[in-house]
Amino acid sequence: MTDNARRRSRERLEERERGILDAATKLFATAGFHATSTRKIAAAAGVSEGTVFHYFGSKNELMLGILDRFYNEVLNPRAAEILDTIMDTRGRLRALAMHHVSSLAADNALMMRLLQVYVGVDLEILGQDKQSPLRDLNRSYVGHLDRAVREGVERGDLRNNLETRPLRDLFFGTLEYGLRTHMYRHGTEGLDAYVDALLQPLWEGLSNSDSPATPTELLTERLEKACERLERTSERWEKS
Amino acid sequence: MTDNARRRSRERLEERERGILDAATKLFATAGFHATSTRKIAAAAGVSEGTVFHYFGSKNELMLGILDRFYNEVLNPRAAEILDTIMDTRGRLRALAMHHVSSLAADNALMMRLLQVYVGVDLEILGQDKQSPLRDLNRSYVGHLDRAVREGVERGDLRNNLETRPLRDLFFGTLEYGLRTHMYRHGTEGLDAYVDALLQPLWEGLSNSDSPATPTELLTERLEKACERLERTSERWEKS
Amino acid sequence: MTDNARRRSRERLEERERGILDAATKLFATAGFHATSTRKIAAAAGVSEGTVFHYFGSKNELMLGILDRFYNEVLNPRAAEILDTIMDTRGRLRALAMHHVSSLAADNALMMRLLQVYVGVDLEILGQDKQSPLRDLNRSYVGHLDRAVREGVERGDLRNNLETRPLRDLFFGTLEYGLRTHMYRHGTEGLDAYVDALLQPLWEGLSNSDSPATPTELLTERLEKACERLERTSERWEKS
Amino acid sequence: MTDNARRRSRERLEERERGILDAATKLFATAGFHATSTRKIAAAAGVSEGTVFHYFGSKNELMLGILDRFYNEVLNPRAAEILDTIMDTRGRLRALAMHHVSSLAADNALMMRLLQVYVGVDLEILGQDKQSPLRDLNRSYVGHLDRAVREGVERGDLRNNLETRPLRDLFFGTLEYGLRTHMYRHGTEGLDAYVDALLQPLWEGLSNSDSPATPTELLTERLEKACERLERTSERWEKS
DNA sequence: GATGAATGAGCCTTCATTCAT
DNA sequence: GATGAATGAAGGCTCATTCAT
Repeated sequence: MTDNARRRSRERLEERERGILDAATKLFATAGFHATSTRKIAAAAGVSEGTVFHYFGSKNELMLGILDRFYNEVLNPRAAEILDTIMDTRGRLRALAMHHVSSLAADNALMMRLLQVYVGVDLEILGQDKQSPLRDLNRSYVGHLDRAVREGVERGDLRNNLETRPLRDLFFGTLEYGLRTHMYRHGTEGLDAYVDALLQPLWEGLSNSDSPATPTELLTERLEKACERLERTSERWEKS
Repeated sequence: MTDNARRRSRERLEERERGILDAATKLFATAGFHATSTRKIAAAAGVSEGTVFHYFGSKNELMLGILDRFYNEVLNPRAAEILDTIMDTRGRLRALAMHHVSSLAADNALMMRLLQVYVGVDLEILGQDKQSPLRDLNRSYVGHLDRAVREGVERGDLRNNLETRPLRDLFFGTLEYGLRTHMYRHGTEGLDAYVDALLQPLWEGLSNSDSPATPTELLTERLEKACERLERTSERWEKS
Repeated sequence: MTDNARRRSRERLEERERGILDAATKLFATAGFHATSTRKIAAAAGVSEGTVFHYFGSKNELMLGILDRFYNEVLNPRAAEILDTIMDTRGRLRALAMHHVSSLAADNALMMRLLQVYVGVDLEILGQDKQSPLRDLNRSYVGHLDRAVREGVERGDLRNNLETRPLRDLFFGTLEYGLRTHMYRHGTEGLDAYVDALLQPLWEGLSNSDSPATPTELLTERLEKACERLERTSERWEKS
Repeated sequence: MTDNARRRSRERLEERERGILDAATKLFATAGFHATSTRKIAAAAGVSEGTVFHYFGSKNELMLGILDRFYNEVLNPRAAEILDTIMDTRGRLRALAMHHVSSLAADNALMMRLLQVYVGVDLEILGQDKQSPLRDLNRSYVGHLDRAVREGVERGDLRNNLETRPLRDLFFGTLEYGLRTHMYRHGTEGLDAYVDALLQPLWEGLSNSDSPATPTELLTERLEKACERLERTSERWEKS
């Protein structure tokens, strides 16, 4: 077998694997995990049922494969990129949020259900004590938020009494719940604006009002000083 | 049939219905909806399989029955009571949060999964016409939060730029996500304290900063007074 | 439900169970356990596949059901009867052998394979350490041979140095192996005569040669009589 | 290709074939024919699945290959050797029995199951035309016993009324059944002694009691003669 | 009203076998 | 010759639901 042939062969394999993952993702997202039979997945991917099991030993592993790809190819890379290119804490959180929501909303607009349902239910039961590969993936992804927060606190952008865990829940809980309710009503229409509406009060709760960084703060400072001068002036005047 | 007999008969029916609901709730909560067969439910309830279908028509309706009871007998009554007895906005939110979380956590500590999974997945598909009775139940329950917020704004406890919908997501999204992650790690242990940890930053983001607690507020006050004096002075000068 | 109806109902159930067992027995015997699908069994029994599993939780238990019935309704009762009505040891062994062989040979002439294969293979693996119900059945059945031998020894019909276990192997091993080879060649034709041909040398090896049937026995008789005469003669002489 | 290269190539092929046979034998013996997939065999042999089929065409033929090798390399050669080196009939039977039993018991101590199951079940069905190569192998192997018996009869060691076929069943049936029951209880422990315990009564049933070999016989003869003399004497006396 | 036997479609998975490389 | 990806039929089994009793 020539190198060329081998490469082509490998490409075909990967293409097939991708095809199965795509089909399964779409079907799981559309109809749910339990309502999607392996037969349907095979048919949708244009392969035989046996092939599905050839690539992913079981329906469960197929699901894990989907999530794995999702984390490794979508969630994590962009999250890392965001932290590398944006330094402003507020901007970082906003970008992370947008990324998270839009990623979940892609893929038939319901990829998110996957996580909710599958992770929430089946894995939590089946892999209760063992450290499933999913936990690692999730941990690394969540780490990006943790880092943004940590650095935000260091810079004085965020309050310094924020605990990591509640913060994650605040952030992801709000976003995913909000994504669900919004999409239930309007689909992806106006999703970005809605995320901003969610982030606004969140930011208020997290940001450090002592920080001079924001325009309001700077303005306040100037006002403060101006005020002091005014007060002194007016006092002098009154006395005179 | 005497009235007595009729009453006793009705009571027996209701007792049976309750028994089935109890069994199903526990099983669904423990093993999940799909992993619980109607046979198991019947066995756990001490009735025949046919009887389950006599009372609930289908497994789906049985699930709806569970949720219906949950809203009507657990969630809603206590929420209403909270609003009736607590007037303080902060206290109200806290009580609603505690109530929500502990209700979900009860029933084998996993009733919550029910909602997440079933509502999130199957009903959203089956009842896509958006007319499911569940929507009404949910709307009425969410209404309690809405009311607490509305009145909080009216009293000046909360910012007046808060929109209803994002706020719901902020509140319930954070709580349910937090409940899930917390219970995954520690079960119900320390759940109350954790809810407080979640609420703290949330409150910061929602409450009205007119309160004299924050520096900005104090400054504003001073500015306001300075302004008044300046205005008075300038008026005097103009007159002179 | 009247008593009559209940009885009729029970009868129908038992008839169905019997029907499934019959169909499965015939198919297993004809094609072997692994080559017979539960679908085929259901079809042959005229019921749905689900019904088969309704009665016998699994294919394995169905097999156990067959064997159980075989032991309880065929093998054991007649074996007990044989020991109750025949006292002669040789006759007992012959009757037990005939009964064993013809029972195995009935039921599509291959019921025996069932035991060989299924017991020999699957149960020995699956139920290796647990005392399967099958072991009890088999023990009770084998007990009949044990009793015939024990009593045969007590009466002096059999050698008194016979151990139980090797004897069982000698008896059942020979019969089943012989049954198999004979049926492979001639079917059930001349089976009885063949069993006799098997028993003949077996009996030689087991029976007590003191018995008057054998030359030694005859000799002994003669010796005894001769002795008596000698004794009488010698007595006479002593008196004279 | 040089002769050397060709030879080496052939050796490699044979080594491969042997490897597959070894792996399959062990797996079949351990887990049974049906529970062993060709995939497992290939993996255990360190070759690809396709290769297995290259060498053996089908799983069935692979099994035949195992049995063929077993007869040709294990059973037959040693049986022939036994008859060539041992002349004493009793010793021959004992050696053949030991050889048979220990051969079956080798190979993970369960090779025997192979025969029982596979031969008993599937081949009898698949090769119903009675032309399977297995029959020839088996016939030639059984021939060794036949020869030992024939010559035993000629020498007067065995009764002369023994038929060939029942005798085979007596011999192999007892041994295999006994092997199975013994191994079920004690594994290979004490197997030799048990075979002796099986052979003892068997021998009694087969050996020629006319043979002057045993003490009892000798004594009986003397007694017989003594008896005759006594009888004659006593008769004479009575007449006188 | 209550029962539970009966259903049969459908599920996930396995497997011997084929064939292009 | 050797590979192993691909196949698809078949397997045992489950389950919500129906209906005669």
